Amino acid sequence: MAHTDYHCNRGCPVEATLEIIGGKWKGAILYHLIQKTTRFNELRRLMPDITQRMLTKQLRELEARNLIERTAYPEVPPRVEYSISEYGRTLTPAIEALHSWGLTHLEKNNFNQ
Amino acid sequence: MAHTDYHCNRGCPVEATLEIIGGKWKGAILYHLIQKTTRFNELRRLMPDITQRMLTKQLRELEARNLIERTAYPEVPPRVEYSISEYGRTLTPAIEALHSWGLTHLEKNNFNQ
DNA sequence: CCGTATCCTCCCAGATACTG
DNA sequence: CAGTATCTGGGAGGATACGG
Repeated sequence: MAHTDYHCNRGCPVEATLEIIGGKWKGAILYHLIQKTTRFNELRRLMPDITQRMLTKQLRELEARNLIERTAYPEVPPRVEYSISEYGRTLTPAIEALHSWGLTHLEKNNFNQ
Repeated sequence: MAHTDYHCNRGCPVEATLEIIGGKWKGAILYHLIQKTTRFNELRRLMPDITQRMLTKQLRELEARNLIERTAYPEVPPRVEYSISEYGRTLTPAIEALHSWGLTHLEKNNFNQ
């Protein structure tokens, strides 16, 4: 158990990490991109409840933090692929842990309130 | 690598878990309580930026999900201790992963935008 | 197909004051 | 010490329409 005596005065690392992958969608997006490189509309299909606007916004924010990479292919019709970056892949253990816990404890449950 | 073919139609487990430990404070609170049972004001000291009102609110929500336990001792002055529950302890791997990543990648960084 | 541009709503979270 | 009670604003997130 790696329990350091980190004093946690100005926000603890857990809080900091949640600042980045928290929010309603970022964790799920990262999870999908860790599995495989995915196109924009493919992501929409995987997450039917997100709006186009929100998906774009979240992707831009993740890209700004260098957690994911965007590749646009100059084709007609346009094709844009999103993939996890080297840096983003360091989040795999965390995302996997969240996913695993959710699967075990929350599947088919209603988790509101 | 435990990659199931979970289709993730109605929100994926990552999203579900973040629904529970996400938000600005819950992860940090759980982290502290996993380390040790802690009194109310002790938590405030560990997280100087949280307001009394928010701390109470977050604690109540975690308690409602049976992730933590509240014990009030009928003393003067009053003493209330919060501890992680058996169920809450199942979150340890996830919280540890978040903490570890934050330590490695975010310490001393400004992580706004 | 892959986005922007607006507009809007709700509620999260902070500030502050008070209490058993 | 360990909480409520109000008031308030700002921003996350949604709906909808349009564009290359």
